[in-house]
Amino acid sequence: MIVAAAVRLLDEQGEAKFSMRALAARLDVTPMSLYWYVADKDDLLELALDVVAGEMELPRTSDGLRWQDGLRALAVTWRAAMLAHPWAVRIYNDYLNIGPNSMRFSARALEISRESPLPEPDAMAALSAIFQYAYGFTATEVNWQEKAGAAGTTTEGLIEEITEAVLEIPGVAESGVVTERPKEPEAVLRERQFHRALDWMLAGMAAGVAAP
Amino acid sequence: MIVAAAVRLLDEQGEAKFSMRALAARLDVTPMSLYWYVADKDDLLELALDVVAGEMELPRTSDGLRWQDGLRALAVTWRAAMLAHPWAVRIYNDYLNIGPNSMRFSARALEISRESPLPEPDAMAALSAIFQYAYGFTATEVNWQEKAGAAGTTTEGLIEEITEAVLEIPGVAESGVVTERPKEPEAVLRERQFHRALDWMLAGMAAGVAAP
DNA sequence: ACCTGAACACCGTTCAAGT
DNA sequence: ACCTGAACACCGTTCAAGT
Repeated sequence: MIVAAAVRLLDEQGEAKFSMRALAARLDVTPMSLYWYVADKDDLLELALDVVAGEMELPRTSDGLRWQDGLRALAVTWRAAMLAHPWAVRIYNDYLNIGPNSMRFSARALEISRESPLPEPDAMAALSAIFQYAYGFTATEVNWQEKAGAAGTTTEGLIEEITEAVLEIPGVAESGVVTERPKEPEAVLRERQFHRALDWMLAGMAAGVAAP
Repeated sequence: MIVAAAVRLLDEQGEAKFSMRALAARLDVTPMSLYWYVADKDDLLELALDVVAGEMELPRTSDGLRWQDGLRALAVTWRAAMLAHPWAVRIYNDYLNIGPNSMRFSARALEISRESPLPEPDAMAALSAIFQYAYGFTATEVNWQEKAGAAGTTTEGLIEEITEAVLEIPGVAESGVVTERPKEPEAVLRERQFHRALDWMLAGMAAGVAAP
């Protein structure tokens, strides 16, 4: 199917290099033949995004799980799907995400948020907060990986290089903007930071904060 | 100056319609003359982003302010600058943001995060978390506004339309995915949600959470 | 030092036409 | 029902040339 081919090409080449013409070439057809299956490029990308949504696991509701763990599981599976298809996070906000898989995921997310003791409007706000954070974290993460990939190095290597370059700028070394990097591998650190922020948010929600 | 003109054009037309050729036309020169001042389009956009960073207020350190209020102020001024230049949030992650204004802002952000009682690595993680959330929230917010603008309506109107359309899909009405909208104006609600999530994160940080 | 013209290698998409 | 060819209105950028 044409959408599957689009996903494959996006995975291989990234969003920047993806084009209707490139996809057509890959399928050995004229660019215009794609338009028989799909209204336009936006339409195709929207369908591709729903394929990614289809890879997100639906955490079970209740069954002994605390609501905090449910919300965390939503964020974790969402991020995992996005990391598997880095182009998806880049275009995520450009579309409404109302395809069948996206809707299924949203429905489950709502169910889970309602298991919290928070009053309805807060439960919604909590869910939004979790996803906005997950989106921000993952988008940043993916961009670093892509920049590193383009520069032919790893995220760690790139940070190293930039740190050195930035230190050359007069005044920067003394300003303290550049901090010691922890010695742990980047991936471990990232994972911990992602969960650390979720810890904070979930703890704040559980405490039923009004204003700090 | 050419960067100022770029910012103005981006503000007026948005990122999608912005091009080197369009900017050149606006300045009554050939597209190629721009390349005397700027290496390429990326270079120009990076400079434009630093102009936006220059509009962010630097919250004062200490002087009686609690560190929580400092972190909140950082998020608030960052979001305000981005809302004033919606194109900026769209391209924010594509660049390193190491221009002078960006660096000044980062330096102040670090100072503020260090006023918290958190141990150094946690203080860094806290700062990242705040900005990743602010980025996710603002990116989502801006995208809704742009989609609404393109459809010739407001964010509220667009949500209304989409809700109705989605309810037409068989099975959706019963699924409970579509929720009651609060009766408050959208802008007020958004503002509250932004701060609500900050409340949660800051409360969690202050509580020095290890794992919930 | 500053700007131009012509050209190259790309885009997404329309429209009329083919099988 | 499915695909093509030619064309249109765009991009960013190189390169050699002008003043």
